[in-house]
Amino acid sequence: MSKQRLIELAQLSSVVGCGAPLVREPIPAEQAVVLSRAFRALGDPVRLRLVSLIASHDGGEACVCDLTAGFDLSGPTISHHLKVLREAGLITGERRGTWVYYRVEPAALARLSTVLAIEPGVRA
Amino acid sequence: MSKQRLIELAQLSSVVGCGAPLVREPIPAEQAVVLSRAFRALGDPVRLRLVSLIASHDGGEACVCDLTAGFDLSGPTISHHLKVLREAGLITGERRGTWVYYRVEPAALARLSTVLAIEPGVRA
DNA sequence: CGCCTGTATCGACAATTGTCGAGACAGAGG
DNA sequence: CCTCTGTCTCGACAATTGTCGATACAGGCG
Repeated sequence: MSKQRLIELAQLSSVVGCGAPLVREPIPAEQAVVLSRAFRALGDPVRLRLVSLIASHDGGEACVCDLTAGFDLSGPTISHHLKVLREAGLITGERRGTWVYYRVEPAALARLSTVLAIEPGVRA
Repeated sequence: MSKQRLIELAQLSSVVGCGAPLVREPIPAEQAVVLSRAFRALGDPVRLRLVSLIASHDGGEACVCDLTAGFDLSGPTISHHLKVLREAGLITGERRGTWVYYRVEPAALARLSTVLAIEPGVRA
């Protein structure tokens, strides 16, 4: 668990409190930096599928061996993408014995979902 | 209105129908490509702020002259970011006289928000 | 202990991206 | 018509990113 990841996690969660949708008011520049890091992490087809595979897997977690099977990519490349997602605060990894298991950070996904939400009523 | 943008818009709206959250089931590869293009467009602090500025502006639209003021970037650079957002299907631009006005595509934002939603409950 | 398997890191490379200045285009107004 | 202003396109550049093979690390098992 890298220090960098802890920083990212703290940053993402620090703005969970003021979770105004971006259609409500202009996002402050610092929040834009933190949020855009998470969106950029999702801005790759492989990483988006990785998050989906992990989140939808039985028990809410998946080991790397389950993930690499679905892609025509080398192990180091999958590992690299998992690292990007980790440092963006979107997933966490834990080693149990031989395998490493990943799960999503529900709060992070929820935060991003809220930011993009279109509130009903005010706008059309 | 470029042909490329029409393609992107069609792609994004084509998957609006099957808007399952990514925690529900693994995202098919083709959907991941389309969705990740939109997330990558949001994966830059400048573009995230641009979307927020446009969406939260009075009347739901903003002209480029309103947008450039908030950034320490050249005109061409802002124009480039707006083009990226346009081609991702997130905003649309319309020229009225001297100025070009941009507005967000609510359906596109809503689609992305749904994909990231955690709770399996019904959304409005 | 030594080996074998599963992940991660490192170093390198091509491809993509963010930024700018110069210049082109569109429309308003002389 | 010409000019001025607002926006976009083009070409160039440095920085970042996605990918790989080689290698290192971690843990189970002979």
